[in-house]
Amino acid sequence: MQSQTRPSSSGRTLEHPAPDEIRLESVLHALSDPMRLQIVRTLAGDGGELSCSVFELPVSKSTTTHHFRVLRENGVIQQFYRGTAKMSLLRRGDLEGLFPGLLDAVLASATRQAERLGDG
Amino acid sequence: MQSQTRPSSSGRTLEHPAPDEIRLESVLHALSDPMRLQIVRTLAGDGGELSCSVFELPVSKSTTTHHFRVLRENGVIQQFYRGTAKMSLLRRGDLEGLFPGLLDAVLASATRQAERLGDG
DNA sequence: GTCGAAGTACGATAGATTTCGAACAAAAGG
DNA sequence: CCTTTTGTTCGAAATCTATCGTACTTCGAC
Repeated sequence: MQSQTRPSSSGRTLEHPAPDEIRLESVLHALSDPMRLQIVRTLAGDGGELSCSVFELPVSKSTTTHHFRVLRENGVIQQFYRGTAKMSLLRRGDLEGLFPGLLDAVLASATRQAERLGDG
Repeated sequence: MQSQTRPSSSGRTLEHPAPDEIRLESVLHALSDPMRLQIVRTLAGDGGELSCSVFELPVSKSTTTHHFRVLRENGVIQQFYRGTAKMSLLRRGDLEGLFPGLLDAVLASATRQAERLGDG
C-alpha cells in the first residue's frame, strides 16, 4: 500500500477539511483572533499565495505555526510546501460557495475598523 | 427627562459597550459559539425583543445567563428588564453601521448551513 | 406579606487557547 | 558534507471558556 502513495512533494502532507466539513462557527472562531484576522487580511490583500515568513507577526515562530494551523484546520486557508517555505492562500472559492458574502463582509469590516482605530 | 422611563427599571442596570467600543474580533468571537449563534438566529428571526426564557437551550440557567452576557458585553445584543423578565434584542443598527453586511452574511450563512446539515 | 417565576452571583471544574523556548527536520546551495 | 533558512514538534505555563449546582434577589400576583 505504500509503494507510491506520497502525492507530490516528499512526505510532508497537510490535512485540510473538505468543503462539506467546514463549519461556520469554526470559521468565525478562526477569524476572531486578532493575529489570525491580520494574517487573513494580508492574504486577501495580496490575492495570491504567501510564505509564512513574510508575515512579521509579533510572536514567536511556534506561535505563528499554531495560528496558521488553526486557519488551515478550520478551512480558512490552504497550505502546501514549496522548498523550505510553506505557502498559504485563502480558500476564497470554497468559503464563498458555503457562506456567500461572509468573507468579504469580514474583510471590509476589518478594513473599516482599522481605519476607524487609526491603523489603516 | 424621566417623565416616562422604562417601567420599573429600578436599580438593575446593565452595561453595554458604546458603538465605538465594539470590536470586530469580539463580535466574531461572540458569534462563534453554537449556543450563542442560535440565540442570535432566533432573535433575528423574531425581529423584536424576546425574554431569555423563551429560548429553550439545552443548558442550565446559569450557563444561559453567561451566554447572554457575552453577547451583550461584546455589543451584539441589547438587554433590559421588564418585570421579572429580561428582554434581549439584536443591535442591528449599531452593527450595520460599524460592519455593513456582516450580520446579514452571518445569518444567511447560518441558515444555509442549518439546511445543509438537515436542521432547517 | 408570602409565594412562584425569572435570573443573578458565586464558586468550582474540566477542557481550550495562546504563548513560549528548546530541540528537531527538510530543502537549497555552496 | 555542512550551513542557512524555514518551519515543526514537544512539553509547559498562564489564561480563558463553557459548564454546572446551590444559594440568593427581584418582581408580580395572590
